[in-house]
Amino acid sequence: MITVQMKTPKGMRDILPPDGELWRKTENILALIARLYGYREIRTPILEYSFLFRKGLGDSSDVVEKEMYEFEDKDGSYLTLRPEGTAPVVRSYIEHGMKSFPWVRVFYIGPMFRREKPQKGRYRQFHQFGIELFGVSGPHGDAEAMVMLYRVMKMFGVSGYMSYNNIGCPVCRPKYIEALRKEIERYWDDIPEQYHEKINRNPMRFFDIKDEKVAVLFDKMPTIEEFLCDECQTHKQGLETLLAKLGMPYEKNIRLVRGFDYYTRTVFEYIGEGLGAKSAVAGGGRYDYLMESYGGPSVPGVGFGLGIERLLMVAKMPERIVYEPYAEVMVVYTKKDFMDNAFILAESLRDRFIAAEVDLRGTSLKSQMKAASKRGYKYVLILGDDEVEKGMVTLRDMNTGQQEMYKQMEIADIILERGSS
RNA sequence: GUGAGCGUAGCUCAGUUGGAAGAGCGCCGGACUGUGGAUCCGGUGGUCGGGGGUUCAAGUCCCCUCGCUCACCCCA
Repeated sequence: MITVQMKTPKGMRDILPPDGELWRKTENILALIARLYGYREIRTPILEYSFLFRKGLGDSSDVVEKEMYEFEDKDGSYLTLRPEGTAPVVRSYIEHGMKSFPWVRVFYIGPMFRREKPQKGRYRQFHQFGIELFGVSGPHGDAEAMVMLYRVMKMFGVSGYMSYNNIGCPVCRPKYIEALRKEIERYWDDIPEQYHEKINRNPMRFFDIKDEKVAVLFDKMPTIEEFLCDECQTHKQGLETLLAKLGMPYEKNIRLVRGFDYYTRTVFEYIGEGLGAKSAVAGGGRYDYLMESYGGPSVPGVGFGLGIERLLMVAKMPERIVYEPYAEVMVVYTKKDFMDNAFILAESLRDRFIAAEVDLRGTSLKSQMKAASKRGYKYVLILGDDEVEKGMVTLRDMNTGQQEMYKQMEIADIILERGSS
């Protein structure tokens, strides 16, 4: 006879009052920040066909290897409780033909499941907030994800730092992996056997091993930087100059790798203080080939996921907060050179809780106006030669068609005045 | 689980007695070299759910199968 225990399963827990309210508040703030960047909410099922994660996350990931809650359904199909949020969103993008949108910005909040050994800040059912941006191949997309994550950390008063790396692409990474594999082999006997299989599956996971015996070898290894192809180099440079322009602090970590195979080029993590060694609050990166690896269209993506349990461990809840943006605008540019200006102006508006979306594809003004109209923006801010030269910006009312130039420094106040009336 | 109906482009659908896969909307571009919605023009987009069969020829007929919707059953 089985004794029914009045107890949550291992690694799972109840959220009791008053924490329930704390969670709701936290989720609302996260949703607000996402909306400040023009991200809209998506909800996908908690169960997906196992194929989705096996194919997407890759065989070398520990998650797929040994942590998935997977079972055979009564009809013989295999289902998995989602261990992460990106693959389901990509599945949804393909299934619903979202390629017909010029770009897609979505965020999600919900439970994820991994059958790990529970520890502090590590549960079998945990909760993630995440964002995905599809359709932007340039470094501005990466910058947006990183800047948004940084804003979340500022908003919640989390001290820590952004760790960042570029891990190359299918063109250049294989060459690096070969060189790395060769070098690792020279020290093969010094590496405890328990790690051998992991390294064989994906040599880059070597840097993920948290073991003194292995860590001392890190410095002897070649770095990905020397192997990056021209395209990855350009992308990396573009991102780094943009982050510098934005004044966003980060620490380059040439050994940062992530647990999923789908990442290309940019990867990043936010390491929070007080979470113990190498415990990231959030992490993400670019995944330009995940979509087509599923047989979908060739659409680039970038995003991050954030552990809410971990966030709550290190967060100081903001006292006063709004849950809706005060206004929503789209910032457009007359030529690609001004995309940085638009990006930076939008960032400053978000400080004032004005949602500001930017078309990061670098397309024509006409195309951006069309997108703004389609998305229902009441106000569009235009940056062109005249405006940039004078430090001004044109405010266009999309309903009346009237437009006027204002100082960039004053534009937030003007939008707030207009928006509230 | 039982029964019925429906599966054709991203969406809504048309497709005649079996005879060259279409329309509207959307998306991209142009007319309009810094301006959306209107109009016109061009372009993109399809394993006709999948497999098998009949036939010179199948989106169309037959068989199997998968999926979706609705009703019933059950249920938050």
